[in-house]
Amino acid sequence: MPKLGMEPIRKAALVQATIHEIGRAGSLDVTVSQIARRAGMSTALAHHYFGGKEQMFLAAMRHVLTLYGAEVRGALATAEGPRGRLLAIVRASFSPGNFRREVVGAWLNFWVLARTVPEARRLLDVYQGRLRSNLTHALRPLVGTGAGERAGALADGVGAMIDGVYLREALKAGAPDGAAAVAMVRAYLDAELGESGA
Amino acid sequence: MPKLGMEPIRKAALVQATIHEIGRAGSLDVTVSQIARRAGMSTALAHHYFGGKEQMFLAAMRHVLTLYGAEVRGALATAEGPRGRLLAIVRASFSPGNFRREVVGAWLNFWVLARTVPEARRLLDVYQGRLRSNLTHALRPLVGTGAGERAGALADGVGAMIDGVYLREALKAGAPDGAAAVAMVRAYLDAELGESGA
DNA sequence: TTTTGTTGATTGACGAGTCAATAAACATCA
DNA sequence: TGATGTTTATTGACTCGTCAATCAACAAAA
Repeated sequence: MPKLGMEPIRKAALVQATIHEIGRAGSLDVTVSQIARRAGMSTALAHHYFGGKEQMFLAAMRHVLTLYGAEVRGALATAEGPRGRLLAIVRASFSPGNFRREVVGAWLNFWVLARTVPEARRLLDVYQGRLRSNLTHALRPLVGTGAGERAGALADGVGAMIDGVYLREALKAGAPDGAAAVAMVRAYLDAELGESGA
Repeated sequence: MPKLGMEPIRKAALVQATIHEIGRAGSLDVTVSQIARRAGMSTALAHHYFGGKEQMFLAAMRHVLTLYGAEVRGALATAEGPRGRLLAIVRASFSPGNFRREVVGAWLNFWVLARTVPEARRLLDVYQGRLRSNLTHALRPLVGTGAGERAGALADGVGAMIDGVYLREALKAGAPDGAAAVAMVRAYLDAELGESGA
């Protein structure tokens, strides 16, 4: 039954399965065999396409980051004004998709992994860099005409706040509340920028 | 050579060793045998005293939280005024001890664990509850005489900010900078409360 | 002689990664 | 067109290692 051109299909299936299994287990303690079974193939095939477990994890992380990046870009595209762009980034960060079990599991374990696996750290740096750049860009017109430093420093603050709020919302018992998360970051922004604008 | 009263000594050694090994591995992927070896005893003895691996982890987490709690309490004891107490809590949260490799490892993996192990979640709730209570208490005199809600909401914000800043500082390449972390939270507080007082 | 401390050896299970083998699609050329 | 060779897809079975947990046995203190 070997149809040709299976590679991308199988890889995609394995990425999906990896994310799903991480969410189910809550940790990276997931066997290749579990992943392969969920993706509907043998472990040997999984190894054939990815070469090893770690590379499956990394591909899964890359996928999560890609989705997130697309979400932010989409929200940014229709946002109006600097404040609108700021809000768009925050909203995208707390979208329902980011609070799905599997995605939360991916993020938490991603942080753990980033401490020891260089490629994971690289991915994390890319994510943080992009976020910082987006935030700085949106903030620049909003901070006083004073020092140029301020937008960057504020972006760091907002970035940390986003991570912190996400962490807490993701860990708390019960369903996560994206709107509350947005409100929390928004309050921070209002305090720092004054409440002019929408 | 069986001396009596070994139990507390061995347990303490195992807790230390567990924390250390988690830091070394960067994850919970640590074998009982590694822990036991570092603690200078056989795996069988480790099992004898703790019954299983998970219980060693939990004891280790409990220990980390105990140290942190003591640090906060100590800092609070000598703090002056509401603003001083606030700062004391923040400083304790970013003390050098909390940025040691092992402790960072413990926290990161603790968050992962809290999603699936009830006892870990309980511990996390205790930590967050205590932090919130401490912050609320220190904030109450500082927020306007208006609604009583505000101190609690602000405490949540500060709590999230602390977690977020800690996460980023812990994950970034290079040595973590506790002072910068404190400054970041302080800026948030200043924005929310106005900059009166020390 | 009962309790406490201690370990070497063992068990039973599981998991990552490899390999040899099979089968279908495709390519080439006589 | 048919024969032959090549690449891609796919798996079952296996290797080699590891690990948590248990047990039987020994030592010393009370």
